Amino acid sequence: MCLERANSAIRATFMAYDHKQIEPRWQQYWAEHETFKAERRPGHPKYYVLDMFPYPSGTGLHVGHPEGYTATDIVARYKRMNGFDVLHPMGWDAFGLPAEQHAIETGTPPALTIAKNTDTFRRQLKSLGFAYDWSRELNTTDPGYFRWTQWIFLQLFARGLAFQAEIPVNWCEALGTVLANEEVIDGRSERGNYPVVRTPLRQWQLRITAYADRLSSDLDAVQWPETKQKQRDWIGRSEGAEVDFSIVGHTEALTVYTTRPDTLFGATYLVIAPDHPLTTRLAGPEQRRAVADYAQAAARKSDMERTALNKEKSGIFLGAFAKNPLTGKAIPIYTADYVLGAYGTGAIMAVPAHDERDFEFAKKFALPIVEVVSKDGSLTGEVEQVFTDPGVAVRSGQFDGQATSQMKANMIAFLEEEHLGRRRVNYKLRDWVFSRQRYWGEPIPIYFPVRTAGDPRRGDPYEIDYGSPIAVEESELPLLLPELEDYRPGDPQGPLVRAVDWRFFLKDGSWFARETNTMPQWAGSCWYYLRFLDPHNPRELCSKAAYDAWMPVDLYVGGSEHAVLHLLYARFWHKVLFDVGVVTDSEPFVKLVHQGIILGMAYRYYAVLGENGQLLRALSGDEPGIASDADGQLRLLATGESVQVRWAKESEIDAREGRLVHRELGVRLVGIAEKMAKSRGNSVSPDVVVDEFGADSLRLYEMFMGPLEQAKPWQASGIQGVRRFLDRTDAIARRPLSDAALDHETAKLVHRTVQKVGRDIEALSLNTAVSAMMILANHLNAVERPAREAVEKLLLCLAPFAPHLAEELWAALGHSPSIANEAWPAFDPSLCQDDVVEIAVQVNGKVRGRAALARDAGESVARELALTDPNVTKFLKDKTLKKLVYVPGKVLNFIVG
RNA sequence: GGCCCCUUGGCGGAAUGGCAGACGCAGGGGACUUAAAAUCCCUCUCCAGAAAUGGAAUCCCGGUUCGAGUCCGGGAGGGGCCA
Repeated sequence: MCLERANSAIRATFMAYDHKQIEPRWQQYWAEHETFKAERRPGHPKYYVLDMFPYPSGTGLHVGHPEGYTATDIVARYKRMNGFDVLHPMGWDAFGLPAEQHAIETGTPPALTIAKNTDTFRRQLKSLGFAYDWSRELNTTDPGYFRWTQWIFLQLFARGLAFQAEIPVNWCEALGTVLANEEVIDGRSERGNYPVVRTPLRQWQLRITAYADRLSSDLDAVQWPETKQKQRDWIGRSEGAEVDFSIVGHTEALTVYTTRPDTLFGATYLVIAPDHPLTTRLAGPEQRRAVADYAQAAARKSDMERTALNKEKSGIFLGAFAKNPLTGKAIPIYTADYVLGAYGTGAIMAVPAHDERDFEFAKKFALPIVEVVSKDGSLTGEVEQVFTDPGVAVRSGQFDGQATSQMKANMIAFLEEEHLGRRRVNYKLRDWVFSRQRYWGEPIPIYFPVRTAGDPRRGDPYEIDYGSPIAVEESELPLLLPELEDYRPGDPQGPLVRAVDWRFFLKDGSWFARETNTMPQWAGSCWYYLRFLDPHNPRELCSKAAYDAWMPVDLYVGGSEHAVLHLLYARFWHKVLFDVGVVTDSEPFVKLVHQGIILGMAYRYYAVLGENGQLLRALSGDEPGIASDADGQLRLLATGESVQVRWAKESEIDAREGRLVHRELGVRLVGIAEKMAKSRGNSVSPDVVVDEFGADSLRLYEMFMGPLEQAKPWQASGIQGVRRFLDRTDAIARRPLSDAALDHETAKLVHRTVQKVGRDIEALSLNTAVSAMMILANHLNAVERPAREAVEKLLLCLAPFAPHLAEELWAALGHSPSIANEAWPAFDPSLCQDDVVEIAVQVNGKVRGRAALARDAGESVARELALTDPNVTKFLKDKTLKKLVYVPGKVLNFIVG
C-alpha cells in the first residue's frame, strides 16, 4: 500500500484507541456473521437504500465517494435498528471508456483492468465498514448481468422502441473513431487535436420520445430536489400548434410548429431547417447550388453551435414564397441553421416582432417586422425592440384586443375549424442514440443477413443488409464479447469488425453478420437497482417475489451530475419494463438526494520570478495590483515584474494570530476551495485518512463537514476534532461507570440527544446529529462517574456513524455483539421539553433582558416578572406602552412610543 | 442569454419569523509536565468600556412585520444546468 503523506500538516498525535487493530476486526466479524445480509421477515417494514454505484477507475476511491456512501450507510444502520429489513447493496458500473483506452494503449484486456480495479474499490469500501450485503455485489460486465441488459434491449426492439437511423456523428479520421460531443473542441479532437467531421452513420436509437409525456407527468409523484425541474426542462414539453402554409407554385404545404399561434398575423417569413427534406426541392434554380452548400456546412455543425443565441445569424433565401393563411400575403421562405430539422416539424413561422432570434434574423436580412402583440393594446409604429411577454393582440383582425393566453386557445380553435392547422404538444427531448462504435460495452443482440458468394470470414466480398435486423434468440443470451488482440479503433463500425469469426456465422446455410456497435455505458446502470433484488437468478432479471419484497427504492443518493441523463434513462427503462410487466411501480426511486462535491483547499500566494524563472520574492495571496497582460502573463502592475500563482502545501502552512502564513516565506495565504486536482496538490486519498485516523473518523468527519447536499471544502485539520470526540467517547466508556439512575439534567440531555439524532438522520441533517452527540459526550466527560445508561445510549446513537468503535465499546461494556442488531433507544418526550424556559424581554424589538418562567405562563405573569428587571424598566421610563407582544416560551416585546 | 441554487466570525458551519454565531477547526491565555505531546480549564464577531452595559453586524438597497439570517422586490458576487 502506498501511503503518501503529502498532506501531513496533520501532525502525528496521541490517540486513545487503536483503530488499526479494532476496525479490521469488526469488519471481519460482520463478514463472518453476515450481519448485513438483507432478508425479509414477515411483519417487518422494508427499506431499500441505494447508492449510485461507481465506475471502478484505476485511481481508486477519492474522498468524494464515501460522502454519499456514509450517509446511506448511516440511514441503513439506523433503519435496521428501528426494525426495518434493509436492502443496501453495492456493485460496479464497469463498462466504459477508461478501461478501453487503457487496452488501446497497453493491450491489456479491459476485463483484466476492471477486475484489478474492482478489487481495489472493494478493499477500500470494506475498509470503511459499510453495511453492504456483499453477497449481492454485481458487475455490469458479468455475462450473468449483461445477459439481462441484452434481454431488455430485445424487449425494446420487439416493441419498436429500438430502431436504426442515419445520424451525424463526430468522426475523427486520424483517431479512427467516433467522438462524443465533449471530446470535440472547435471542430478538432480533444486528444491529439485532429480534425473532426460530422458524418452520417448508421446508429441504434431508443424511442424515449414515445415516453416523454409519462416521463414528464410522473415526476409529480416523486420526492426529488430541483432535479425534477431539470428533467422537466430537458424533456421540454410545450403546447402549441402546427400551421399549414401553402407554397406559391407548389401543391404541397409546409407545416410549421409554433408555441405562439397567437402571433400568426405577424408571421412575415418562414424558416425551414437546412436538413429538412423539402429544403432542396423548394429552392429555386438560381439558389439551388448555394442552398446545397449551406446545408452541407450546417451538417458539420453541432446543434449547440447552430442555435447559440449570441452568434451571428446566417441563412439563405430559397427563392420560394408561402402564403400567410390569415393575411393572404406572400411571404419569403428562408433556410437557416438556427432552425433544427429534428425539433417540431423542422420549420418555423418567423414573427420577428415577438421572437428574439427571428428579430435578429429579420434585421440582418431587412425583412418586415409587424407588431401583433402589445403591452396594453396601443400600437407602436416602428418596432425597435422585441416584445416576447404576453400582452394584447393588435393588427390581428377579429382577434384584436384579446389577451395572449385567451387568443392562443381561440386561434387554435379557429385553425382547426378552417383546417389550417391543429393543436400540438411538442417535446425538446430527442430519441436516445444508443450505439457506440467501441469495444468495451454490451454487444447489441442483433444480426443482419449477408449476401455473399463465398465465406466473408476469409475475406470474400459481401454485402450486409442493415435494413433487415434480426433479434438474437433469448435462449442464446448472453451474447459475449469476443477477445481481441488489438483494441485500437479504425473502422466507423467499431473495433468488433476485426473479430470476423465472431461477427460472421452460418445459419441454415446462409451467412449473417452480428451488429458490431455496442451499448453505451448508461445501459448497465439503467436497471442495476432491479438486479440487486435477485442478483443470482438465472431465469429472470428478478423474480416477482423479490420485486414485491423490496421495491421501490426508498432512498437513492448520488451526484447531481446524473440529475438528467442517468436518472431519465433509468426511468425510461423502468416504464418500458412496467409495460412489459416486469415491474409494478411507475417510478423506481421514491426519494432522491444529491450529495455535494467535496472540494480541495488550496492556499494561494504569488511568486515574483527573475529572468531565469528563479524565485526573487514571494507576495501574499491577496496582494493587490496583480493583473494579467495581453499574453495572459500575470504581472505586478507597480513594477511590471512577472508573477506566478503558487499553491502552498498544507505542511507549509502556519497559522499565526488567526492568519494563514507560509511557514518559510512568511507571506499571507489565501485559502481557495476548488475541485480536487493533482496540479493543485489539493486531492486527498481516503486510504491515507483511514490509515492515520481510522474509518470511523473519516465517516464522522465527512458527515460533520456540513449539509450533505452542499459543496464543502476538505480541511485536514477538521478530522482532528472528530477523532478527539471519538477518543473522548472511548475514554468515557472505559471509566468506572455508575449504575445509579440518571440525574435530571443528564436524563434531559440523553433523551434530547436520542430524539435529535434520530430526527436528524431521517432528515439527513447528519452534521447536526454529530454535533448533538458531541454535546452529550462533553457533558458525560465532565462527570467523574458517568451513568452507564447514558453512556450506552450515546453508543447506540453513535453506532450508525462510527460503527467500529461503537461495537468495540459495546462489547467492552459487557454486551454481546452486535450493536448493529440492537434496537434504537426510545426517548421520553416529556424530558425533551423544559418546564421553565428563559424568554427574551424586548423593548421595541431590542433584547433588554431575560426572564425565566414556566413554559405556559400567562402574559400577566411574564409581564410582571419582566418589569422587575431594572435594565428593562430603564428603557420603558418616560415612555407610554402602545402594544405588548407575548409569545409564550419565546419572547415578550414592549412596544413603546 | 434563460432557469435553478448559494452568500452568516480567521475557517467549516448552527439557528419551526422570536436571545445570531450551536458544534468543531484555527488562534490567545492557563493547569498538568524537567520539557514536549496528549488531556483538562478559560477565552475567542467588531467598536467603546475595568465591568455592568451600550452601539454596530448574517453580500448591498428597499419592503412586509411588534420582531427578518429566515418572507417579498431589486441589485452585486459565486456555483450548477441548459442554450
